[in-house]
Amino acid sequence: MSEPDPVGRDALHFCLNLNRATAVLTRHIDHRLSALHGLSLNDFTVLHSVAQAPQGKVRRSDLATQLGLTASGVTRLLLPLEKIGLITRLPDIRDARISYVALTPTGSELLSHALSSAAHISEDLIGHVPGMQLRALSTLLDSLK
Amino acid sequence: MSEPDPVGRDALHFCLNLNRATAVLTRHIDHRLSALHGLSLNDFTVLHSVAQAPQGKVRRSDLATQLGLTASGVTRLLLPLEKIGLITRLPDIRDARISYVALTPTGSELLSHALSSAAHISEDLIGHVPGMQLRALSTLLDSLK
DNA sequence: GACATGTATTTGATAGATCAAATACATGTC
DNA sequence: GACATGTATTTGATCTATCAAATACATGTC
Repeated sequence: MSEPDPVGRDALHFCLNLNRATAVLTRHIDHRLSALHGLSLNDFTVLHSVAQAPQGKVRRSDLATQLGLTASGVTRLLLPLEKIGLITRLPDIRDARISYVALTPTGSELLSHALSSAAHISEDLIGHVPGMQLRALSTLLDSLK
Repeated sequence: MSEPDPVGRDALHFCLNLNRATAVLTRHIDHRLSALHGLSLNDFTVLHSVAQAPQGKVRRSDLATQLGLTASGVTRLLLPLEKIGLITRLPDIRDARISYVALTPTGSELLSHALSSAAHISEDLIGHVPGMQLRALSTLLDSLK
């Protein structure tokens, strides 16, 4: 009994489940990061991405890709971060359309604390999942561009 | 070389990746479902959840859980769906605080088409992932409450 | 049966993100 | 070097979801 029935039904349920789980997960992280450092998950991801980047700077459009946001969403996300002095704006000498994001000393300092918090929070939320399985899902997620 | 470094760093990268991928994925689905049926992914999930429910009705708070939204978010999500006649509101005889959501014939009809679209869209987006792995990951996601 | 406490839902104010259009610049072609 | 086309970013209007507080009802206790 119980015909699971084909035609993308598994894929659909996976998507619905992903949607639900991610909403819950990011809300948790948002709350905790916000309480500890006054940062949302996306705020944190900006700082982290910039810090990881080759020259310590990223193009705004690359941030959009890394966050899964639109360019417009990035503009609005960065606005308050720049205003409170966590990030700065750097021009590109070759191409005046491009604007890089870099960390200020303050941003860098805040990140160093937030990074450890974020890691602990994540570990707390999904630490019970075996590392191998985690990496499997991670590579699956990478395939979703 | 390359020390991955412990203490929840894998967990953190997983969360960031999950956040990015889900944003992209749901935006895709939103666009396509919206073009075909005028429904967002969450709209669709509401119809689908209600249709799946035991008596064809769900409490609003249960919908919140299934969608990963807050109760307040559900209220606002359902409002237009009720207004355009896809769902109705049913009272609970025993407990006047509770309000159930049920499909109207129109909602049910729309769902029958949207369900097949949604399944195809999902298949399209993540069909390349082996089914076994999908189910494994789905159960992983279930463990995130 | 009045009262304190708890649960389900809604509401007001606000943040976060989207889209479509605008701006500003770059690049190739004639 | 003017022009059509394309890319990076920002802006205006709008939508979605949040939080905190309010409402409405239920339940246990005294």
